Amino acid sequence: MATIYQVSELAGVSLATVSRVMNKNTRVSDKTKQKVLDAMAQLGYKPNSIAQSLASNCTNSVGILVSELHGPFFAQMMAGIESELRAAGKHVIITTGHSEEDKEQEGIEFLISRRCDAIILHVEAVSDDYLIKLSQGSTPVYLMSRYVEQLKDNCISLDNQLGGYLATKSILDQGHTQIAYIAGPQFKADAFNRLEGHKQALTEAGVKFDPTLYYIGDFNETGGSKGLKHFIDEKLSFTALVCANDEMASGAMKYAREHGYNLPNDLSIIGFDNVIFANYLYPTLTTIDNPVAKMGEMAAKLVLKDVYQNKNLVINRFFEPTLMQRDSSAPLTV
Amino acid sequence: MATIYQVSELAGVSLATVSRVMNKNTRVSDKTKQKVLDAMAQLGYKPNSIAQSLASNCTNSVGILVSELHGPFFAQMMAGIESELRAAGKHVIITTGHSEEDKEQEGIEFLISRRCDAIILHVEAVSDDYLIKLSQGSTPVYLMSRYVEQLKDNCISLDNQLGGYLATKSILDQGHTQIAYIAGPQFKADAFNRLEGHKQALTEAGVKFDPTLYYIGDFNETGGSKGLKHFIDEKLSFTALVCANDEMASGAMKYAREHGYNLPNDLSIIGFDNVIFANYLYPTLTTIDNPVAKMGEMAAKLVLKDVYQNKNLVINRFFEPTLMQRDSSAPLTV
DNA sequence: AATAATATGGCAACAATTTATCAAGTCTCA
DNA sequence: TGAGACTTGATAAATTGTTGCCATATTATT
Repeated sequence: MATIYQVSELAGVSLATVSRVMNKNTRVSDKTKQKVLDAMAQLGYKPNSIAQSLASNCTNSVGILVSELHGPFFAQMMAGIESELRAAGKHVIITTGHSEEDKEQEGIEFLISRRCDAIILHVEAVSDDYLIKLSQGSTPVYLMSRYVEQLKDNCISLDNQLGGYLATKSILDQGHTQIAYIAGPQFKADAFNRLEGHKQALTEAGVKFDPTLYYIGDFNETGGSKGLKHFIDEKLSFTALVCANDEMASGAMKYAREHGYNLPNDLSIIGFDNVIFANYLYPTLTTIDNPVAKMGEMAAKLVLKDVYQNKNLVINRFFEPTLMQRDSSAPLTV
Repeated sequence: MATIYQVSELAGVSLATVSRVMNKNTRVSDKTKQKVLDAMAQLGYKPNSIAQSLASNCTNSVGILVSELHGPFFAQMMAGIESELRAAGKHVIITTGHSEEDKEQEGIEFLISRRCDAIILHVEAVSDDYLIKLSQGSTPVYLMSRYVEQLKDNCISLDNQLGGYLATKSILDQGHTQIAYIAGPQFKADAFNRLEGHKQALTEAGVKFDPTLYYIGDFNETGGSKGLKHFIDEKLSFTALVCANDEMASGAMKYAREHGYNLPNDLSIIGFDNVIFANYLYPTLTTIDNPVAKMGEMAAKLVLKDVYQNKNLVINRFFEPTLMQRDSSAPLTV
């Protein structure tokens, strides 16, 4: 591959001039500039980004850590981040943490050792203290879907409690009062906050939270089917089921159908996230829209603004979920 | 951040010795080694991977180009690649091509300019000739789900024709003869080959391919619903619908249900890919399993073997799809 | 034409490592 | 005790850029 030396030689200019042409910070006459550009084209010169990184101490790469690479939720998030950064000539280095503390930490170390200019994390297992300490290091840290007071300027977060509230309120508004709830793992902040919102809506409506109609799932399909099975096996009485995410809702829907339930007449089900396939389930899944792709874009914009001095970007750190009323939930019929 | 100089100073050994400890190619006495390791630990030294890359001409990064970041298909593929590479201390740089020729080329250039040690491509719009020329460059190129004869050693491919054949055969075996087909964009090799398999199965069964029962979709949900709408609007008679992927099948299923079809009694539907949510649709989607995660792992292994001299890895370049019989297709009832 | 402004050259230092070489020192074992 | 093997030091060159400095050359302005 051609180097800057070969370009300078072919163009008959000095090394410094080639650099000036590339970095656009000093004036270069049009004539000279053209000579250099021609030489570059002729040699097929591409600056070696590794050498640039070493010399300029800027790798133009942003590390991303997500829980899993598969799964529609993270896919949308990454798509949002990547498209925004890519347009700015930055690239993403992606790794996974599997919601386990040691793997998340290992992934973070990995990204830092790669000298990413910033890292965007969707971490669940690692503690707030760890994150605060991490932020004191030299690599800027941004958090997705997690709010840490001390790092609030670097958090892009969703009002999960509001989402949980909206979900349950929509069910209450349809006349249901016997409401089962399948939560996500409670160490995950969003799962916890969604449950808080659920309780808030119940309280507001004067309905008591029934601990027997509460099950902690794993955020996967199986969590939903197991949860519903549990409620049915216990012969509990309920007319609606609120799930803390769409995967669990789809698992529950499948289990319900297989056990003779007519949805939504026999049971109203509501999910959370508005994952792509929610609209293709049968019945179409009522859910809470989680604007995760937009949040991903915003995280990228925040990095572009803070780290890459892209001044005039407007940042919004808080996103609100909205209800997507579809066919899996319906007014209570007596 | 600490450098190798500081480590050598603190450990009281020479620079060369520190390098020897890190690169394990020359013997170093245990005592000296320990001194160096202690110094590293004390300083929190992490080798600067950028400088390593420049000096060793190896970036330990593998570029991946997929069509889209969202979508369950690519998610599984990337998950397969990433987990395998990550375990070997390599990382992935991901970008997207959106199935458009110029964007795919731009993405490839981008990855190469980043000096990836290898690139794994899932490209659809770019020509075979381009890929052949690309392979003559200095960056090794690997292709996912695309077979190019001249690059066969670098292709990880699925027998899409067999898959198409299996899908249609399973429908024929259930007694259907009026079979509609929603294809994917025909410039995509896998879409083309699936159709070939479809025709092969028809021919074998003595059923004529009916061009009026043929629609080209876009591989998204809307392609499926539009395709089925087209067939219905044309008042065509058919008892089964074969779709070239699961997204289109799910779109078709939704459209069918909304128009009063009782699935699978009124219409058998089969998809392709066995995407995660296929099993959560209603009825559960009969489909062709596409072992894309395994193929991703294998692509990673191939890179590890070829590029990173990881000798004893067993490589399998060809994968076979299998039928997943579920509830969306059923024997023809007269 | 003199002065000022701009453009360019040439050089050197620097970024953090790898790799190679040679010499010198230390140890082992017969 | 001495030969040979092993270990380490010291140094240098290479990787491909960036950045800054100052001197010189070229062009523009008045």
